[in-house]
Amino acid sequence: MSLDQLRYFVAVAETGSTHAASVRACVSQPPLSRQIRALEAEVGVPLFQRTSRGMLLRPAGVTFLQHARSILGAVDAAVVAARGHAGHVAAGSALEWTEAPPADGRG
Amino acid sequence: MSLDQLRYFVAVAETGSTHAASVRACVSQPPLSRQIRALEAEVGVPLFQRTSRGMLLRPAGVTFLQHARSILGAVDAAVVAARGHAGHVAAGSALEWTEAPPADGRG
DNA sequence: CTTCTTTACGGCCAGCGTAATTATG
DNA sequence: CATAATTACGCTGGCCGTAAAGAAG
Repeated sequence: MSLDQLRYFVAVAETGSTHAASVRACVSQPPLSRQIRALEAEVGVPLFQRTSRGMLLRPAGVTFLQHARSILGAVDAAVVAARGHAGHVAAGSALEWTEAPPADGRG
Repeated sequence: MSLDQLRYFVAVAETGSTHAASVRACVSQPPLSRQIRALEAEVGVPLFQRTSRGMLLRPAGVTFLQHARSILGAVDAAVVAARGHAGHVAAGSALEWTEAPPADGRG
C-alpha cells in the first residue's frame, strides 16, 4: 500500500480509463495497471470492473474512492499544518524546547 | 512521502528515541533515521529536536503527529470499508456490474 | 566510557518503460 | 482493424542492514 497507489486509483476512478489516468498521473499504463491490481489485492476486493470501454468503479471502489480522497487530502493538510508551525513557539506552554533549535549546522 | 515514513514518525514520536522506534517498527536505526530526515525535508519543517537523550517532539511535530495518526487510521478504515462491500450488490441500484465479475481467471 | 544519532558502503527488491499479447466491436 | 487493458522483459533507483564517526554527559 502506498500513497502513489491511492493517487493512481483516484485518477483511474475519475477518468474511467487507465489511459487517461496514466496521462493524469504522468506514468505509462502498465505500471499504473499493476499498481491498481496490487491495490485491489491488498484491500482484498476488486475495486473496478474491467470492460472493453475502460474501468468501471464498483461499489467497493466508490467507497474506497471517498476514503482515498480523504487520505490524500489529509496528507496535504498534515504538511500545511506542520508548516504553519514554522518559526512558531508554543506561547504559554511549559515546553522549553519549543524555542528554535540551536544553530548546530545540520546537513 | 510514504506511509512507512508516517509509521516511523509515529513510532519515534511515541517512544522518544530512534532506538525504541526501530524496535517498534522492526527496522534498524539508520533507515529509520533517514526516513525521518526525509520526512522533515519533505514537509519543510523540523519535526523533532535532537538531543543527547533522544528525539523530542517539536510543536510542528505534535501537530503532524495528530495528522499522521489520522491518516494511518484512515488508511486502515478505507480497507475495512472496501472489504465491507465484498460479495455485496447495490440493492435497488441501476448498476448491473455490481454483480460478481466473470470467472476470467486473472493472475 | 556510555548512550544516541548520523553518515558511508554494498546488495537486493520493487517499480518504470518499451514491446508484444489478448479481448471486444 | 481500432481501442483498451494486461503481461513479458531489461534496467535503474531507492531502501535496508552492517560498520564507522561525531556529539553530549
